[in-house]
Amino acid sequence: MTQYWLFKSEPDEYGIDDLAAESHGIGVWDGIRNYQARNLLRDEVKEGDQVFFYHSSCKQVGIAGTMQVVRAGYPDPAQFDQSSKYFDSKASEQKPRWFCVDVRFEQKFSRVIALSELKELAAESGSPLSDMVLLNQSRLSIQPVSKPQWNYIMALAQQS
DNA sequence: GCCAACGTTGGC
DNA sequence: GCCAACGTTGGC
Repeated sequence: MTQYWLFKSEPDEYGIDDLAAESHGIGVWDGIRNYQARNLLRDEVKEGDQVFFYHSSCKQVGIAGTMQVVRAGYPDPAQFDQSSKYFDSKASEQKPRWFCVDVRFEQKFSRVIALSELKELAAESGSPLSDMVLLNQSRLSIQPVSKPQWNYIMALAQQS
């Protein structure tokens, strides 16, 4: 069963255009160093799942497009790489601490669905966005999206 | 650059 | 296990 997620990234570091420019549009979603997010990557995110690409800490904060998970959780190689800023001396190949997934670019929306717009829509009565994790636990960088939320936002992205 | 919210660390 | 201090995230 397909599940839905929202992954955050700072576009100055790695934005949706960077993913689209990768070979076959496939990139590694690594560098996640938060236990709650790690647990989701390790245990819950599955191949075939659909993901919103969210741009944080930038001019246009919001959802920029979609991607698909093409490889489920595996140990993040960066934790073993001494030259990486994501190196973790307490992690070992036998006992990896951090996990990553592979994703494939799917589509870039014709406009960024702004966080402010999502907040406004969430305030409407009966909105499927009212309990969206993004609006209630905003710091989590890997977060679940419900199917109604996914469909609602996809419909929003189709209108110009 | 500010600051609120929240996660992590470490002494006890 | 509590909690103060500190660090990070992320919107504005």
